[in-house]
Formats: sequence, C-alpha cells, structure tokens
Amino acid sequence: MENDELVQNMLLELRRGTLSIAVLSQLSMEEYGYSLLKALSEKGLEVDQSTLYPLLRRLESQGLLQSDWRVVDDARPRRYYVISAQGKTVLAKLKKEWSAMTETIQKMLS
Amino acid sequence: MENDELVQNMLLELRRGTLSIAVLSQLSMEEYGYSLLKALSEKGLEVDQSTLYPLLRRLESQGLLQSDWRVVDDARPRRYYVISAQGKTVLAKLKKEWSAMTETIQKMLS
DNA sequence: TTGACATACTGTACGATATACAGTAATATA
DNA sequence: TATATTACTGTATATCGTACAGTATGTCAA
Repeated sequence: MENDELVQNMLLELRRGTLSIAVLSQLSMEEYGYSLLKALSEKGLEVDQSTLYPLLRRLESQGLLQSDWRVVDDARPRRYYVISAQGKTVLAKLKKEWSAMTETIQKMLS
Repeated sequence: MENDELVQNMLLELRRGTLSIAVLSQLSMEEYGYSLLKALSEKGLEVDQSTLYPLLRRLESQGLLQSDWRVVDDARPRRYYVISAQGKTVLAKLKKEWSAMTETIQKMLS
C-alpha cells in the first residue's frame, strides 16, 4: 500500500464510529436523509450517501432511531428520522466515553 | 443485540484507529510489546495483548515501525519497536486530522 | 521445590462498520 | 427537454479490534 493510501485508510479507521455519534446527536430534531447529509456537511462532516443511508437503517434496526414516511407540501415522500428513547440513553453513554477517550489520546499526542 | 452490548460495540468502533495513533506517538522511544502495554495502561489506555501484538506487526509490515530482537541483561529476548521515518510522516498527518475531527464532533455534541 | 503468576510473544478466525458500486425515480432549472 | 439535484434502496468488500488458542521463560512465595 502506498504512503498516501495508507494515511487515507488510517483516517477512515479513525472516523469509524464517530459518524454514529454525530448522527444520533443531530437527530434530536427530525430530519430526513438528505437534509441530514447537508446539515452534517455544513458542520464540517462530509459524508457520502453510501455511508449515511446504510447507517440510518442500521441505527433504526438497532432501535436507536425511529422513522416514518411523510409527505410535506406535496413534495415527494421522505423518510423522517428522529432519535428514540433508547437512542438518547445510548448517546449519553457514548458522549461520556468519547470525552474520556479523546482526552486520553490528546494527552499522548501533545 | 442488547442495549449494553450495543454500547460496548459502538465504543469498540469509536476506539478503532485511535490505538494506532497512540502506539505511533509512544514509539519515538524504543519499547517492546509488553513494556508498551504497561506504558499505555498507565496513561489510561487499557489494551489487551491480543490487540496490541497484531497491531505492532501490522504497523511494521506497513513500514511505520521498525523492530529487532535484542537480549538485555541476560533476560529473555525481546522484540524492540521504534517508529520509522515513514511512520513519523504518517503520524504527523494523522495528528492533524485527528485534531480537526475531534473538534468537529465536539462542537456537535455540545 | 513446586505451583502460581507475571512476562513476552505467535498465529488464526471472526464480526461490525464505512465505503464502494449499482440502481431507481421524482423534482427543479436552465 | 436535457441535466443536475434530491432522495432513497440494496449488496459486496476490506480493514481492524478482538477472541481464542498456543508456546515458553522468569520470579517468588508457601
């Protein structure tokens, strides 16, 4: 593997899991896939459709999100997602651990 | 999957990749597997042997670490690892991206 | 002196996720 | 009316952290 490809791959591994937290934290307000994609992008988290949509489905199948089809203003139907009660519990735990972990690593890097 | 198991699993995914950074950053000084294990543990990063040893081998096979067997003080031979020139370059890039990423996520969580 | 525990490593298999790739289709706009 | 954007579904793949199994030496207390 080439040097740059190696770095890209390690960054991918670094990102793993963070997207789940990001998505859960954003879905206290209802959003559909595409609007969420744009919202994350605005906050500096560039995500591909092929990453986000499977993630939303997985989080819902795990009971952390709820969704339903809805038609707003005669536009095409959209699947709206929102965090579930279980999702809130899980998010709280993840936040806590995430803070502890980043702090530990930060100390090592500096 | 149960709630707690789910959280554990998500934390596992969150940790992914961070260990690589941690190890690279610690190996500016030579260490062998076991001493590194203890050093990481002292800094708050609990790692299993079955995680660290395969990682060291992988990082070496990727050219980011160098190692050699050595006998010190008549003790049993140990494999000493140290970061390579390529490893230093990669680490610098990873550090930069890691900072940017954690900052982005941190903003979302707060 | 022997049994337990810490030290120090190798090897292989597996599961979960992020991404890639492919496809469908409606809506806006130029 | 052609093209870009919006908005999704479905499946396959590579990678890593971990689990599990195994080998073997050094140390220290009972």
